[in-house]
Amino acid sequence: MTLPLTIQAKSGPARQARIHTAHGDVETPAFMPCGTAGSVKAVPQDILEDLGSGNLGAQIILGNTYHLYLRPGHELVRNLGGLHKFMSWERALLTDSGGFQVFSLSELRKVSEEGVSFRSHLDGTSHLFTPERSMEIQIALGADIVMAFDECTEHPAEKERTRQSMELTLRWAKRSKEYFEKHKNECPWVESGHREIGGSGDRENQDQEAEVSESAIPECHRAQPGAAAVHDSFAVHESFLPELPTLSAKNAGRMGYPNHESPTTPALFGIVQGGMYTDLRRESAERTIEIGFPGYAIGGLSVGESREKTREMIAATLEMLPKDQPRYVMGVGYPEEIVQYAAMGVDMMDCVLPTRAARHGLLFTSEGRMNIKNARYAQDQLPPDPKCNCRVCGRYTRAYLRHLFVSQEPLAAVLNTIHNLAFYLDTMRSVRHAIELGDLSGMLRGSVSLA
RNA sequence: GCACAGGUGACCGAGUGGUUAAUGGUAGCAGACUGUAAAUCUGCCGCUCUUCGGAGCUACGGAGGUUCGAAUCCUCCCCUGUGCA
Repeated sequence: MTLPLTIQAKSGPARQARIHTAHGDVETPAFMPCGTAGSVKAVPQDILEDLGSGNLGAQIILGNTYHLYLRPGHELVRNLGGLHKFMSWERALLTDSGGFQVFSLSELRKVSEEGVSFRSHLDGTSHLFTPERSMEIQIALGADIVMAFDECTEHPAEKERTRQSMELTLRWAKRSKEYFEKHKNECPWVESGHREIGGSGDRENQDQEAEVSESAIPECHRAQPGAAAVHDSFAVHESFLPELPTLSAKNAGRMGYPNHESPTTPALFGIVQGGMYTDLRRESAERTIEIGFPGYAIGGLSVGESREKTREMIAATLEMLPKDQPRYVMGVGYPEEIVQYAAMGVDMMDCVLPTRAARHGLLFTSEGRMNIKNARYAQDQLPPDPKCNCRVCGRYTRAYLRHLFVSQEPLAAVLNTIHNLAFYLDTMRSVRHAIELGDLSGMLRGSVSLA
């Protein structure tokens, strides 16, 4: 089954851009693998760095405040030089605020104006998260992009309840920003004057440099509907992708990247809530923008609502968000979904799906979904996805991957995850390419289909 | 040969007169997974039909028997393990 075409215009509102961080650039639209507890489960950092076609690899991954706070503890991470150093990841990092855990650990928590008190799922001890605390932890971890502390409204939720939740998130957003602005210089790599990123620098267009903000982000080009505009905006990137040098752990972030004035402090993103009510979504967006952030996330989605609802909420919110700043939809989605959202003008997305599904034996391929544990692959000599260029598809057969999975070999999780992430990253790479060419319609229609 | 202990669905293993097609595991088959309490969870798993409510067969080593009713009690036989000759 193919997704209904929702974006008819060539590249429509889709944008291709580049986000600058102190730890390298991020080409958008981007998919960001989840590295919750300081690890993208089952995949070593050096492999993350050259995942997918062209060895561009993951340019940014997520970490999680809640998990890293509980174990090993944010102070420990700070003392060891911050999360980048701790986990040997020199590229960009985004940390989630712990807001989502407030939602997913619902039986163990209690929400108040002050914040959220909760019991650790590890040992039952009591803890309190407040916006200030979340900022303190994320700054200690040293993320390049820090997320405001929010409440992910449960679904379904009555309108009044949703409004109250939204209001709480807005008040928390304000508090998050206040604390963040005061303390962002305490981030470990700021202290050590992290300026080693950036190399030759002659490839980047001067006009764009002028737009670079001191505070991560910034330069987000809007691709107007219409090929000319798109081409104009992205002319500078014409040969960017193919020419990006392969990055290794050693030189990541040091070579190949244009010499921007790298941000010297982390950036804080606001989060739009509002449940499944478009008017609340709009209001949440407006009021979050009033507070003022260098980027905006759309949270509270993929919590059980229909895909049509998700799309509707994203569309309603995107209308309100600044066109020249990053927009990040949190927690999505399937390959066909991230393509669609990118086409709608979303710049960043993250999701546990490719990694978790991989560990459960579900592979995403150009043909749809493949449950590699199925008996029918027992003697299948083909690679998981014959059209995929990843190192797994280039080397192993379905029969072997099925054997590994059935035998519960840890390598099954490793290889499956590598493939899925490569597939996701390649999907986004293709989306960027399509935007560059000014025509996304082919991607929306064809390559990604529902199984 | 004698003495004990046993023989339960693909395997291991509960059950020792009645909601028993038979608890649990394992293996097998399939499904789910969306800011990660997830290498997790769910369903199916004797055979044949089914209007998906169910219906009918065949089953606890084999053959008889007791009983309204037996995987469960009795008899004989077969087989396995341990010990003694």
